[in-house]
Amino acid sequence: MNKFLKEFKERGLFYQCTKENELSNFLDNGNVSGYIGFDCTAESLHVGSLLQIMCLRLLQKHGHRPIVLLGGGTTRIGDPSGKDKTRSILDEKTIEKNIKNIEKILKKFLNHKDTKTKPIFVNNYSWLKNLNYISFLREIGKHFTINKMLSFESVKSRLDREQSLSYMEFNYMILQAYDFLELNLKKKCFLQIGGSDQWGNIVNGVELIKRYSNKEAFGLTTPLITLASGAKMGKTESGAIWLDKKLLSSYDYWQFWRNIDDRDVVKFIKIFTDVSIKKINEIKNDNINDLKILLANEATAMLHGKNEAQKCEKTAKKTFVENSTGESLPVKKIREKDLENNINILDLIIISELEKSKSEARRLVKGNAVKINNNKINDEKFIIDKTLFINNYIKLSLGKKRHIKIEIY
RNA sequence: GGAGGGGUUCCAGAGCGGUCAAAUGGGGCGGGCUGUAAACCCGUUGACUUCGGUCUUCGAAAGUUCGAAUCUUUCCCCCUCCA
Repeated sequence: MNKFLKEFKERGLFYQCTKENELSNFLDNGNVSGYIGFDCTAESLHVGSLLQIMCLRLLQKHGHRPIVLLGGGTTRIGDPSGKDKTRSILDEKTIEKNIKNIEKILKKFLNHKDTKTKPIFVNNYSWLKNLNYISFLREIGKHFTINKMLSFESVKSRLDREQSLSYMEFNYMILQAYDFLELNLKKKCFLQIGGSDQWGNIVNGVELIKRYSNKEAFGLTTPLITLASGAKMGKTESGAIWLDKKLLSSYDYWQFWRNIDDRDVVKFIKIFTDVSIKKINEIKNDNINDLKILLANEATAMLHGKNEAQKCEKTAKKTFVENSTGESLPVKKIREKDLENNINILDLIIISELEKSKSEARRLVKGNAVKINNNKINDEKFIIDKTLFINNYIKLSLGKKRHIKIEIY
């Protein structure tokens, strides 16, 4: 089997593909360009997209070229897959802003040095916006049968439940198939990778290329990764795990990986780090907490850099082992003159943005969960005094895991 | 097109004129145990509070009533069955 495909499977990234033997041979024959499309609905990417990003990295590792398709055009339509209802359509400006930010993040994960595998970034809006309706119908539309389109799960479920599916959304799959054709024609892209929910869309692309230019292209999908708890990857109760320092500090990102369920650790090291399969097999029975630290370090280094990852590890050690304060701990700044208004512990918790209601803050104080500089605060009227600040900051802790530095400026 | 069922707090789901900020379970949060794990046990889970209370919630609007999540009317949305 082809080396890329083999590792793809070994790492647990494989769900299904079209014509496996042919794909394997095709990949053996040299530099292949493969693409993954990214939706631009959100302002940034979160760990839910990390799986796809790892696929692109793996392509590069094996000498192939990743193509990143930013769905500037298709985001203007909205993918009905897995959606009950029509999504609200974003305005142009927001989409453009999202694209820029998402592109910036993706660039961090990919290697730009080797010209042979240098990633290509494309925005499908550039070709979708100028499509001519009549010629599109004549050249592309004729290859799709309504009979078949109606049989797709994404369409069927909406129709079965008599939920309206607009003509606009109905066209999404055609546009995605057309994207693949466009990339095939213009960038010699013969492979599309995506989540298992994209299978239908991907196969449509493969078939369109076959019908349009009688060439064999391939589709490859990844499984849906869930946490051992059953939750979807990417969103936690406290918010999404963003791949963006502005939205989630590197320390919190590190903590996300450090707190992964035991049952997921080895699986995640395989999927979300570059640690070789050989090495993973050697260490997989090591102390589970060391493995979690390895996972956290590798994953954080990939996004925020090695230096940052080390700082996070150090900070975690200080916080959880030594009970002191590390430099990567998230910081919230307050004005010195705000302190003169006798703000109490409840106010401080709100200021920290760790909680947004005073009732909740009260509950925490009553429940023995609040500490300032490691000293338990039981009185909800406790006034925050300037003398509490050591080196210009105090450490506020809510429960065992949430710690923040409050700094005066 | 015909017949029926339903929209309740993060989710599922009770309540069907006052005792309802609303049972129960899940999830979340906090505490205990531990390993920053899982499992388990305990507490908590609308907002604000001078801790006396106050205010806003049960699809939307209007109405009946001293009083409505509970009754009436209209509207919107879902589901099941038959054709």
